Amino acid sequence: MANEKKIDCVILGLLSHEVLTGYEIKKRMDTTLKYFWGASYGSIYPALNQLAQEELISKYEAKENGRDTIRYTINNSGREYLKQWLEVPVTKDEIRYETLLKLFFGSEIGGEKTSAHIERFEDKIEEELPVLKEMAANLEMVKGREEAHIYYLLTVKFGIKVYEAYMEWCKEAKQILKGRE
Amino acid sequence: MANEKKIDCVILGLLSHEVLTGYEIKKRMDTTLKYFWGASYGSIYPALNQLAQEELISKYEAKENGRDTIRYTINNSGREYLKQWLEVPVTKDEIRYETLLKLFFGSEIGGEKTSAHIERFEDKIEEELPVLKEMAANLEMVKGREEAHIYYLLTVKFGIKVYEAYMEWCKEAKQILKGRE
DNA sequence: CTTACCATGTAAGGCGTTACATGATTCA
DNA sequence: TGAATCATGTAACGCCTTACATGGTAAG
Repeated sequence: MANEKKIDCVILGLLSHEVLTGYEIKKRMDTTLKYFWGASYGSIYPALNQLAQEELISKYEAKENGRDTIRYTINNSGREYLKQWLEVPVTKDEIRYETLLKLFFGSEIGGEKTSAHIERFEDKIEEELPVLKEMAANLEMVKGREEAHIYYLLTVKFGIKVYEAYMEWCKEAKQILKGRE
Repeated sequence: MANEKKIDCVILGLLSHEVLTGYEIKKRMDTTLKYFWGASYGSIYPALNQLAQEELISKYEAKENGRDTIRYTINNSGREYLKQWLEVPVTKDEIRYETLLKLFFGSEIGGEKTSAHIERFEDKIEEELPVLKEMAANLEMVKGREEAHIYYLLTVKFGIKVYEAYMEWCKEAKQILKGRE
């Protein structure tokens, strides 16, 4: 029970909330989970097939709006597996900020060019922050309805807190670099 | 010039500051860079050999305190390579927070067990925050001496800002979960 | 004398992305 | 009619970690 593949756990988690297609799972990754996790089709589809083979999830092929689709549902064994993983303490949270890396070696290219990296970072955050805030507002309204909403809200609140810290840091960092010119 | 291996860039960056052994590079990763990057011996040593073969860095074998060591220095071509990479805009900052993932699916195991994840996360941050603050204090004192210090300080300040945001969020999150019991 | 640290590396295997391949439907 | 979106998948390849393998030195 030590080395679960993360992609399996994410998929099981998403299927524990809803019945989904592979395509929809990818969409969840790119919207809801994007602030702390990601995955590509190249890992999602093979994982779905493998999970189905192990009977942790079930496959339902159908024609929806003339399109061939495959919907997946979670089985009891899959829910068990998910629960067990959820109870194991986290071993590794990882960050790989290329921006910080480029910043760290900034003396090679100087303050102006380094500030440009900070600004691009800032722009991205500034763009995404309102999206997160809207998510939070929507969740605040419906949070009583479903148990899962509150947990979703917590992750969104995490995103907001962190993004706001990023914004503050960007301003400070640019100021410090400007003062040195 | 699009697809540089990150490990190469990190190594070149570290060698642009100091002459180092592979072992020392690993130590830098585990202390200075650990807040936004990581690497293992299994990627460091092969990368060093490859970079030496491409003559971006130079190898100096010696006996230090009776130990066989290999010191690496950066070459002009290596410094050029590093600079070029530093000027390219960042394409991907990635986060993989297993803690957030487990939180997101928290409804499966309930508020109490989810709070335990938050507390472990909090403990780790609480432990590392003073280390960062000390780093910052030390850097503030010596920052006039070397150009590179200021950039290093910026990354440390980033760490502090973010970690403080984490702490605030942890308190809030635990409160929210407690209110639901 | 034994534990921790210094020091260098390899091999196997896992995990995941990118790019490719295909084809239907919806919307402008 | 063409672009965007829905929908599923594979193959090649790259990158990295884990575990293993080895041996010297410093400190208690």
